[in-house]
Amino acid sequence: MNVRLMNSNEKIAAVLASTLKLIQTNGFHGTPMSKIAQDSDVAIGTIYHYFPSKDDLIFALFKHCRTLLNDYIFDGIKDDFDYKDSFIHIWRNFVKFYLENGHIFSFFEQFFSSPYYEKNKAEIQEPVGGQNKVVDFLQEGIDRKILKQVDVHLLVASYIGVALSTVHSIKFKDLKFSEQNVEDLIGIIWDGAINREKNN
Amino acid sequence: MNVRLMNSNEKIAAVLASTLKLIQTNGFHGTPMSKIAQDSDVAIGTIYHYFPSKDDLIFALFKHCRTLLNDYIFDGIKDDFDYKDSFIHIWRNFVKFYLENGHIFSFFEQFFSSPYYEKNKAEIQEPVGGQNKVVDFLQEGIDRKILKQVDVHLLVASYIGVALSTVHSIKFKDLKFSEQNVEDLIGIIWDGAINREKNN
DNA sequence: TGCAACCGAATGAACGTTCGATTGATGAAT
DNA sequence: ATTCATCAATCGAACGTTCATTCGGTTGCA
Repeated sequence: MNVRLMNSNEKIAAVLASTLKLIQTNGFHGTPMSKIAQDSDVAIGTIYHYFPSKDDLIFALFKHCRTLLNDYIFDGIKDDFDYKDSFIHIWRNFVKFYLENGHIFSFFEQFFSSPYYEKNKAEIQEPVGGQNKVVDFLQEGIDRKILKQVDVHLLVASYIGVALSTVHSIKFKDLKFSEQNVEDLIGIIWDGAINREKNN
Repeated sequence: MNVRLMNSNEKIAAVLASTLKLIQTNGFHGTPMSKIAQDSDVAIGTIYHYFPSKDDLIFALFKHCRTLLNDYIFDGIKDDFDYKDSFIHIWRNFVKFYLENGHIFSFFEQFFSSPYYEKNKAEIQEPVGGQNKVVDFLQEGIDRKILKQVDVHLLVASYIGVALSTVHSIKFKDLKFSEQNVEDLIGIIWDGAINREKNN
């Protein structure tokens, strides 16, 4: 796919937007190319002009959404934030992003649990991806002895796992979204993550 | 579906087993009835004799797997366990179950992120399901002031979210499965969950 | 004039489901 | 003891639909 065209062309944007929208409601395989064409007002032939196959379209959509997420979660980190402030800010952004972009959350949930993801894992894991920025951030906390002295991937799993599970619960009505609840959750993951030898 | 027949008939068991197996590799929609019939050595017509549709088959498989999970995670809880022991034991069982039954984990991930789940949510949420046993167990910890005084669903989201995220990471090789890592993870979620006013 | 962008009817494969036929076990009737 | 009727269990070819993809053609810019 030609990235320049994808960005400059409204048709491509419309196709991606429609695909995202339709997948939330109808799922991966309940979203035929014909409906994408119809919803986006772009002819099937034109879609195939830009995306060699439906898989390529899904893949491009994934990369597009991942970029949005990565740009979002590290946004607004001030230089004068101490580590804990950043820890909280990033986590909050993470949850906020998914709540504000429910269609992306749905898409990611489906994408990551599909065998499609498993097949393309190698290509998906970027050397400088957003997930890795989270890894780097948490590793910094470990190195500075602020966080527990454990394998960073355990902290990543906890940090992200709680966020995803929270969004899922909110989406499916187990959980009410309120400022109090978000603060309580942050209390839970912060207390879990910090190095209790060094902090209160 | 007739439960008595499902349990007594080897064909039904074979169909469910094949479906589970094929879904892990090929996914929900990459598993046609024809392949299930072929793999399980049961004729398509016979499958439709027991399951009115493919959706019903998937649904029955879901209920079957959920029963297996629920039976597993609360197994081995001794009466002389104190609350923390039980908290850890159940969490450990949760992770162990999914690691030992990777095909069920795959199936659940796909099932819960599919629009299919969203459609049937009402029917899926049992009054006395296993997820609710976890809710009850964590609520007990709140009532006894052992856990944080927060909405129980926040603790459920954390408890389960970390477990799922952990299994996912192990499955996709970010994380090595070792006793040390499991102990560190338990440290993280326990520290996160406990009421720090009352505990050390 | 050339070439990329664009179009959508047509194609062929794959899928969920149906249905008419066959088997075999059960038990009532003779 | 034998026959027969019944019906659930079994089977898989066939049906109709849906879908991803193709392709021959048109448009419009450079």
